[in-house]
Amino acid sequence: MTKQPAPPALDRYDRHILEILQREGRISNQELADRIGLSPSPCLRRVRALEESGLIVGYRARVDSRRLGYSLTALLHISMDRHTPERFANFEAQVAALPQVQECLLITGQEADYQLKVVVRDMDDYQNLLLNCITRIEGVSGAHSSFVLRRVIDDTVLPAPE
Amino acid sequence: MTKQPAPPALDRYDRHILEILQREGRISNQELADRIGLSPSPCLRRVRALEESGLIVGYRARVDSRRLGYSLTALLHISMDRHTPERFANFEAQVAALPQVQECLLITGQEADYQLKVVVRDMDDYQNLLLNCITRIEGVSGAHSSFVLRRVIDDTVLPAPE
DNA sequence: ATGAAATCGGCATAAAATGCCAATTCATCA
DNA sequence: TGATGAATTGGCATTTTATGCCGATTTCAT
Repeated sequence: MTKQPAPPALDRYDRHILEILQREGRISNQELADRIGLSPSPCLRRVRALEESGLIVGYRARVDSRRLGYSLTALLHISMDRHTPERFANFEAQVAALPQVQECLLITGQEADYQLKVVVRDMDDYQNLLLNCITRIEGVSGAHSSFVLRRVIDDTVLPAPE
Repeated sequence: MTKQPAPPALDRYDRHILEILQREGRISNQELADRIGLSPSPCLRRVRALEESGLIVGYRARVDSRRLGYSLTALLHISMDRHTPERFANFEAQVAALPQVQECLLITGQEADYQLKVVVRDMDDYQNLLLNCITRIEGVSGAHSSFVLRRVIDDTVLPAPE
């Protein structure tokens, strides 16, 4: 675990940059500079600094999963039989190899140990994934499925504090 | 609900473009063209087509929420007292106004109706959000909290089928 | 095989990114 | 309050990239 140097302390320009780039990740530097009220040079310098500081982790194209043919999203709560590091590490490695698994969270407060978010074509795919892949992983003692009826809020912009 | 024209049918170039842009959303068109083995012109044409077809929804900078000061992520399962459209619409509107709510899913299969993913600074913030904002929304009859101990898999790349 | 439509690569032009430097701003301390 | 140094800005020249157009090639159905 490598902690990065120092908390950079963001001013209003940086916060504005972060806000805009979270919504429009491919905006040109010139347009971005116009929006925040700086000339292109310092604007680009700031963006680079945010990237190198690790505050901006990367950029992503967002694709419409339904239009790609994945019409079913499910949340899967997984319980493990024994809570040993080996069991957990193995489960995580197995699950990471499944492309349908979009997200895997180790959680507390639920009866489950993990919550997976999986995206599949249809219920047949889901059944197959669940029975032939997930529940066969060593240590998995229980699984409970929830299906996503609608994405009310998808993935909002994190406000930069202060 | 406006359905878009026709399923474009993706070839290997399109699939390759989608895969790369999901990982490196700000890659230059020239670099992208090199990677997929096309010249810049047709490569850019394809990217534009993917954008206009709606398959690529947009681009996002990903920020490190912890480094922004949000060290606590929680999953909140919400139950509603009565399942009327008005109740649901109102709840969704209220929740959409809370910047801490990163995601809101209408779900089935759980005892809850919604799952929220919220990102806050600390437990005090969480308590405040839960007691003063969420549970006060009309129609909310129950709430159950899970806390994210670790993000095992964050947000993987959707593979383009066929 | 043949024609039409789709797609490609190359090229000229426009736009954007990048690096450098003088000028300006900001903060601190005498 | 004024001066000094550090940080940051804006402008400019240069390099890189994006964009639009067109002829050449490929694809496909007939």
